[in-house]
Amino acid sequence: MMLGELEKQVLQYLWETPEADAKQVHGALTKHRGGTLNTIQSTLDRLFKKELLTRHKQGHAYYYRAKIGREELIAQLIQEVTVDFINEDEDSLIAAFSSVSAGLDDEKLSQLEKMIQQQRQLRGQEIANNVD
Amino acid sequence: MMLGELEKQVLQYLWETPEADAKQVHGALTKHRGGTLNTIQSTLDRLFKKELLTRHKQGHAYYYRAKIGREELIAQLIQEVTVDFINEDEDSLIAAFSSVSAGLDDEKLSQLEKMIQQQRQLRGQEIANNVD
DNA sequence: TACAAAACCGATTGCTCATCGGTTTTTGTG
DNA sequence: CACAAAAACCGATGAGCAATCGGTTTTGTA
Repeated sequence: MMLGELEKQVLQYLWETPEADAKQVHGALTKHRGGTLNTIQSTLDRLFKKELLTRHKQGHAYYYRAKIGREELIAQLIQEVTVDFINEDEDSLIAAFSSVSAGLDDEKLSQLEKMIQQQRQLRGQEIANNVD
Repeated sequence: MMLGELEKQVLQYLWETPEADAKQVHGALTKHRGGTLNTIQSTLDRLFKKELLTRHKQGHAYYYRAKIGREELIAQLIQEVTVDFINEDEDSLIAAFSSVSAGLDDEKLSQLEKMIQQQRQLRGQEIANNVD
């Protein structure tokens, strides 16, 4: 999933705004960067074809919505970018997390721990004390 | 850091093999896929220019080494692919980890926890019990 | 129905990866 | 030293994708 700069910005906008048409997106993004409405339309269409947005026609215009959330997309991108370097042992994923976490401060580490606990609860049961 | 298919394969090879010249890499990779020695040379050179490999001349040939490890690279790629979606609050990185970890089994979660503990020790001191 | 707004389509530009051919440089050896 | 072989080096090509724009068709509504 290759995402261009404009595509990312449009995506960001549609995470803040539940629904919007091309004109609205154009109005919001053109503040910081040039570009015509057509460009935004193409970008929305590309995003739609990539299944990152849904859309429905209301009157004459398409109204777009983000199909997947920010975290979901990030997770997907991480998977894609790492999958080629991982065979069957996911340990390098763990190690990769480790490397990334080296850039996190202590609070973030704690959050990470909490998150893991939650993960466990969400699906888990009997692993309470077999951590060898 | 955009990495092509061949580049990834060459990188993988150089993680298994400490050092190799173009001919060696070519010999190893051409088993599964065509391509001339020239292509491998270009690829090695591109990888070198991307600072993913080091090289030194020995006799007439360059000998290449991976400059960064697999995990390091994965971490870097993750950073790159996520940075555009993260403002100053890294919480979405945490959330992204959460999403990814949803695909991990309990052992992996435990490993993740251990890894965090180690991270803490590696740099840490006074966070023993200030977790709010 | 006529008009205005939007969708749609095609072309262009710019970038990167993979690949190859041809030229220059290096090197080992007779 | 001269020469042949091997490798590096350079440039070109083709493919794929993002961004952008112009022009044409479709469509909703007054």
